[in-house]
Amino acid sequence: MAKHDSRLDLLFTALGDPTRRAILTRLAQGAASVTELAAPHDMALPSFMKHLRKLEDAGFITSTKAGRIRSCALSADAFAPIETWLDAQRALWTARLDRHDDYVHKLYRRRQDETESEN
Amino acid sequence: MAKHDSRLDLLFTALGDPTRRAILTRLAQGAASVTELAAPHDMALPSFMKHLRKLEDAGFITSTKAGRIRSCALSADAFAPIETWLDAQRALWTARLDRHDDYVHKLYRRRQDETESEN
DNA sequence: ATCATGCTTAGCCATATGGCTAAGTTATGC
DNA sequence: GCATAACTTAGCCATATGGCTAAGCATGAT
Repeated sequence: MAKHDSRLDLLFTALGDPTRRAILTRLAQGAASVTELAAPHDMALPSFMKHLRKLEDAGFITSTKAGRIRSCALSADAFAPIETWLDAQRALWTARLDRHDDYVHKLYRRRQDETESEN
Repeated sequence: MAKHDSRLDLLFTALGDPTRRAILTRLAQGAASVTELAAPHDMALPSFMKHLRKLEDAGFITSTKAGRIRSCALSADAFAPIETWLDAQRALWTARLDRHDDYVHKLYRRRQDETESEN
């Protein structure tokens, strides 16, 4: 299906799951080990690890292994691409609204001119 | 799996597909009919309609049918919930960084005090 | 040396997703 | 009124996703 998964695809779909969003929220407050992260989630470890994997694939988190403990941390700026996309989207939208305002405004003025010329 | 799909789930997963993001980008510039929207996408209509359906389920777009033509438009504020989530996320993150700065700062001062008392 | 801890790998399962074709249905246009 | 345009419905297919168990493998504690 999605054959080469653009960055945005990975980012947005990673956010499209409550478990993964919860992980990010937790990590926003500081790094943690896999078992620490998993604790609040009623889920077998391997299932949980798949979520971590997706977050890491998306670039939201990084992890390093020290001894038998893997420590996960939010990667700074991971949200940048999606913020950028959202900004662009908003820009288009407001530009369009402005044009629309403009159009309405012109209509209004034309209407006024016509009304005036009637007098 | 996801049994009752929270709003954010719908919103983010809807954005996790290039076709759907393209549709939103197109719609940001103004309303359009289904066939107009579908034109740039090399895809059978029913497949394309599924994407529209997801966008509508998520609340990103609204559509109304006039005669045989269904017209789609971006719904204002559709992005609000995800902006809110992102803001909250950012808030946590920066709060944590601040605390960290604070910690480093205290460490630094303590170190200075110790150094001074050595003299 | 042995045992528990903390992952990790492998593999299974059900459902969801994203694509398709074929066959409706409902206006419009001629 | 008949064809065409613009969806719409139904159903099929392959792959992805999100969960599981069972077993493996290092590392740390005793």
